[in-house]
Amino acid sequence: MGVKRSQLTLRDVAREAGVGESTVSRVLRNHGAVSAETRRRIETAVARLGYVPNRIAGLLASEGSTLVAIIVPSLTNNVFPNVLAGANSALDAGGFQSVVGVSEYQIDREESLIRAMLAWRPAGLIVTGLEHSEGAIALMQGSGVRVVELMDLDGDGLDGVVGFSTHAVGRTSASHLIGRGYRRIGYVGHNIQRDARAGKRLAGFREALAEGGLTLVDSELVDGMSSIEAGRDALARLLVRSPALDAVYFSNDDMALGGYFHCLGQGIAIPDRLALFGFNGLEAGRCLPQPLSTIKTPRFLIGETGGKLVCADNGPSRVDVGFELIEGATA
Amino acid sequence: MGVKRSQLTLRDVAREAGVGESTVSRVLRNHGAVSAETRRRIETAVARLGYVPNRIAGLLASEGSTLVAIIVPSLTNNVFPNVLAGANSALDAGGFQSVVGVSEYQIDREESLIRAMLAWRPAGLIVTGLEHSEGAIALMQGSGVRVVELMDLDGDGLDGVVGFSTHAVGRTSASHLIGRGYRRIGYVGHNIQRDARAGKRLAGFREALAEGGLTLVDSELVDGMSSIEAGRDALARLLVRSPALDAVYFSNDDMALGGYFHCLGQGIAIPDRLALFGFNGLEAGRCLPQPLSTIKTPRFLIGETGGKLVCADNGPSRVDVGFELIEGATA
DNA sequence: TTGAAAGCGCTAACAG
DNA sequence: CTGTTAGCGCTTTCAA
Repeated sequence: MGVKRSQLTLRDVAREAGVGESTVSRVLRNHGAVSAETRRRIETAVARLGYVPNRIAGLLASEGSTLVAIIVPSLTNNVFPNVLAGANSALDAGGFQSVVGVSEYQIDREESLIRAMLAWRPAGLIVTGLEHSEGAIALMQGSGVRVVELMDLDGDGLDGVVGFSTHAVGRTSASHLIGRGYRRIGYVGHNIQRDARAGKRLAGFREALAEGGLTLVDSELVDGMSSIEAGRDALARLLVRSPALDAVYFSNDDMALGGYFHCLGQGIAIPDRLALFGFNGLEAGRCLPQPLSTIKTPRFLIGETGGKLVCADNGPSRVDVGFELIEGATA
Repeated sequence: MGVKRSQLTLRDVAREAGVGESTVSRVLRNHGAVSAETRRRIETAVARLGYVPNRIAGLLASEGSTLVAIIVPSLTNNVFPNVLAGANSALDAGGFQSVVGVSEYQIDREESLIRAMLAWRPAGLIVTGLEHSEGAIALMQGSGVRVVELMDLDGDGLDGVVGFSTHAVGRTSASHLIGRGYRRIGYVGHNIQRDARAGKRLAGFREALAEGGLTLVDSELVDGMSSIEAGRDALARLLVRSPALDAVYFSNDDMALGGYFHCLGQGIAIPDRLALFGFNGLEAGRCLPQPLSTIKTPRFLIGETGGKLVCADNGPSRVDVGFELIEGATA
């Protein structure tokens, strides 16, 4: 199915301007010498006809794609939109266009998205994280296109990698809480089977806790993906079970925001009675009456750097953009 | 590793399987009769070679696009991601693929996005709102593709339109506040030059206020687009100027959330000292200790219906999906 | 500076 | 059921 319509082609423009097709192509791509007079005639014809070039045909003929495929796991908070904005800015500058796919944190959906995107013969592929299905890895390696993996530095990349150490984020978070004197620490998180980076953060967190002679007192995991509501309800359940906790580490700011709202509603004093710590440094957390203590990630920069890497195309590279501890007022 | 191999083509698969190209094409598209044995051989060859079909070539040859271009103004809250999710769900079901562009609420950027998307010869075009530049309208009308405009019903559409009356949203919001006894009402909003629908809501709001014998006591407008921070700071400024306000209407939930946080930080009792009213019905507002009073919009449904309209392709249509008043606890 | 012609990889008749 | 053969609309030599 689809449209079946006769549309204007280069030939129509050429006829209208009384020149050959290749000449029209030259002025359209602004490439190759064309006399001022001829160019003017062609531009007039293009405008009069309202001709829009057919990129499909153009790409097929030139074998040189200006498409870059980007696959992100989600769009439900600002994290990946920020990354996309960064990537777009770099890609635009390099003359590339992006096509984005959303995997919903499903690894098999990622694979089928990669397959679908590769069918567009993109110049490059930007994916999220280092964990992929075997099939996806085979596809990416076999495709011959430049691949850039974003967000995580803990592991081996296929080609380009831009991010920060997810493990270190967890460690830094734990150290902060320990340094502040919290000892009875709990965790509220979402599905770490699907979100591998959340799992890595937790592992780093536990590791630093252990080095401080502590262990996680209790934790509450929700089945689905992170959300404010999930964080709120999960914290409520956790506190019923373990009312003596003095701090809770959340899998991200959405979850932490929910926890914050729970405390607000229940009159639980933050951070004296309970401290909260998140991850990402989103706007909402920053705007709370007590700014959320969290780790801020340079999301735009990650996308932008990834986009540049795809454009540059000079060998494998690994860029650590780091992250920043936001002290906030909740921990 | 990293060596760019020449891309496989149908011909390679055909040779490998010992059949003709068109037969391979038939099994790949699952269209036309092919013997089980031949199909098996071809599938084996495809798998062994790791062949990924070239959609560029496929589209050019079949002259029937399965692409649908979607242009949204923003991705910074959940509104448009929700719409996109709905659209994707309908488009997937209809065998279409979406390509999305973000206009950042800039009307000229929308036009250039439309031009760029049209170059992909999509089967349909889904845009946001009824306000477009003249150039954009000419492009869309001249393209011959099905166009669906989402979110707003107040005005004339080019072809398909799915949404609700933005004007009515404003009226309903005002009626609610009046009905609750609020009389000294202010407004906090973002740039309505760029966000035409926010302007229409405000117009409806003012209209209903006037019918109730009231006028807006004061209003605070920020230059840029809506954000939590902008809402927080703008409410602060508004209250300095007009401390006697008893209710504030916000241009959307993001702004209202900021206002809520401001009140929380300043110890301003909600709704007794000051009532707050938003627009959209986002998750964050729902999860506050006092759920935000707002208008909930059926965003997924709008996207989904728009997607179906593009697939169906049967004449202009106009679908009113309505909206819902959420009483909440802030007004 | 310009035009003619040969593809790009695939689909879609049309034969066989 | 399967192969052959034209294109799809553009880019890109190669001559002129």
